[in-house]
Amino acid sequence: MRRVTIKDVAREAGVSASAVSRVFTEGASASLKTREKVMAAADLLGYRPSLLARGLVRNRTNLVTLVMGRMTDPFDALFMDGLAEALAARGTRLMLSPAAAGTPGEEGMLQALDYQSDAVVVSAGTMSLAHSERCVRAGLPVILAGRVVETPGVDCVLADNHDGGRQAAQLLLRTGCRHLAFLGQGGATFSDRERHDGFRAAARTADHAIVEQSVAGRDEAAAFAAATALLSRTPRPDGLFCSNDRIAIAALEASRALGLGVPADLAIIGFNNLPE
Amino acid sequence: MRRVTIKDVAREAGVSASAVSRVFTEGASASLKTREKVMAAADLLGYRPSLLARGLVRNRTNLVTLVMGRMTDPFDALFMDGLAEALAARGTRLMLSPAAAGTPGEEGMLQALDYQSDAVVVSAGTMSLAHSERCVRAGLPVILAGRVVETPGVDCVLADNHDGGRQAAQLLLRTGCRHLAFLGQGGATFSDRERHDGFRAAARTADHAIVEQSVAGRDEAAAFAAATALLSRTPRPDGLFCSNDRIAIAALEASRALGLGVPADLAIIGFNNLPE
DNA sequence: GCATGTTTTGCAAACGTTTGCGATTTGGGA
DNA sequence: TCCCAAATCGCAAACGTTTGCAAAACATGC
Repeated sequence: MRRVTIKDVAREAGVSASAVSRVFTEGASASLKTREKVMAAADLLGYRPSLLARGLVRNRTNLVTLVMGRMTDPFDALFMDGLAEALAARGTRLMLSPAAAGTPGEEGMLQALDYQSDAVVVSAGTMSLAHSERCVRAGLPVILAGRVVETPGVDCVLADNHDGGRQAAQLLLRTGCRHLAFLGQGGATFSDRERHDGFRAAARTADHAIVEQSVAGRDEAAAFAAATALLSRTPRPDGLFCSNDRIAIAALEASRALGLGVPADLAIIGFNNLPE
Repeated sequence: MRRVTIKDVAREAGVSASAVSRVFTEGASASLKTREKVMAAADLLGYRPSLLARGLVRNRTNLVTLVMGRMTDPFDALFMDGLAEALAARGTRLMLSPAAAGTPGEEGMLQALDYQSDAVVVSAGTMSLAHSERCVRAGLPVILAGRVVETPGVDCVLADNHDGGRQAAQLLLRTGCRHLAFLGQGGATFSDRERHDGFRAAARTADHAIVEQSVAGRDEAAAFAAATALLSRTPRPDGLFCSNDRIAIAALEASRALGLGVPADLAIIGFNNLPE
């Protein structure tokens, strides 16, 4: 019932604890003979090194903290999944720090410090970065996903949203659309603004006016309503760019409800490439 | 740059390290005076206790490991999200151990041991539990989500799938459906089998024959194809129970594609209550 | 003021590792 | 056989906490 420690293995194998440790840390020198003895003893006893103790002395835990908002968008799940799997392949585990509904959630970054995480990645699009400075001061790398920020020491990783918007506009125009439209979140997130800007800029260059509509609220119903309103205008848009795939799906539903054929009457593009 | 430790706070406050520790562990005795001094010093220095060190000596880490498959179903994301948030409210963090595509993934449970997790919950529906016994022997609680298993020492938490299936059948019959149908995963998961059984049993009791069809593969396209096949039979089913909401959504699409009105021509029930 | 009982406090030993350093072994050559 | 360098090994001190134990401080009632 007591945890089997490095000393147990050492005793069983007839070597010192250091020897066992060295066998289990790659790149350390240990003779073939002790390596075998230690391995045999470890297997017999079912030894696994305590990553807590190791982390304490090495000051490296192989832990990464993900600060995230509620996972309402499937894209977030996809992102988290990919991150967790990529880290796991490197032998690192992902720890979740949900920015709960009511709470500020900025605390999450500090909790990363508590566990001596090797890094913290923030994917909560709207969260304040009040404590990021303190983290970088403590030597904890901070990575911001899907947003750009000027704070020195924090890295940002994101899609080229502006160019994505541009490409969407060009593709729609090339397809022969005459009335472009944009359906977004009203600038609620950084990505939304960028995608909108890129789309609008490209349309303007082509000397093409676009109509716009924003989704109020975050659920499918709101998106459906906004799409319905947008598609009921005259002249009716025939090329629609949605700021993310959830909105695009709702727009698809709305166009079906209005009796519009896709792509016959209307072309729709969404940003995310979700499996759905 | 060096981490600020309990000793730094002790020196600053003019007390011993134990005193600081006791101030930070609730339920320990510390006089008001030292409590104030310690708090002041801690704030000044920006001290946060190392949860690694604490976990090492207390043998309790406030960590829970979640062993999960790839999060293809939004229900999994919902589950994980709820779990993470509920734990966070208790001051416990969730660690992810993804059972990656190729690998066996049963390793995940052992990794929970490496980090001295307080518990491990397994949500990967299909994974082998080869190492569960070893975990319970080590005193690590194992919780299985969405599946029942006979192994002593592992707890299971799941919905009443059988009764859910029964209720679905009864509701469809009460609504006036004449030809019930079931669309599931061919018994691929425990939940699928149970829901199917419950549905079939209730239908049989009502002296009602049902037709069935299974989804091959896990993506939306497969579900769409299976639903299309099912709805093309004669006589055409007018009451459809889908083993989960993703399949139900695909069935909804398929019925639209076939020109069937829902609920005019056909009633559809899914199991999950996803926001979608 | 004293005796007594209750808090509060500091010391030191844990918890399970890693790692620098000096000592010991090993493996070849001459 | 002997010598030297290189590889391996064990000791002990760290890493940052908690906690049993005994001493010290404090409160209480006479």
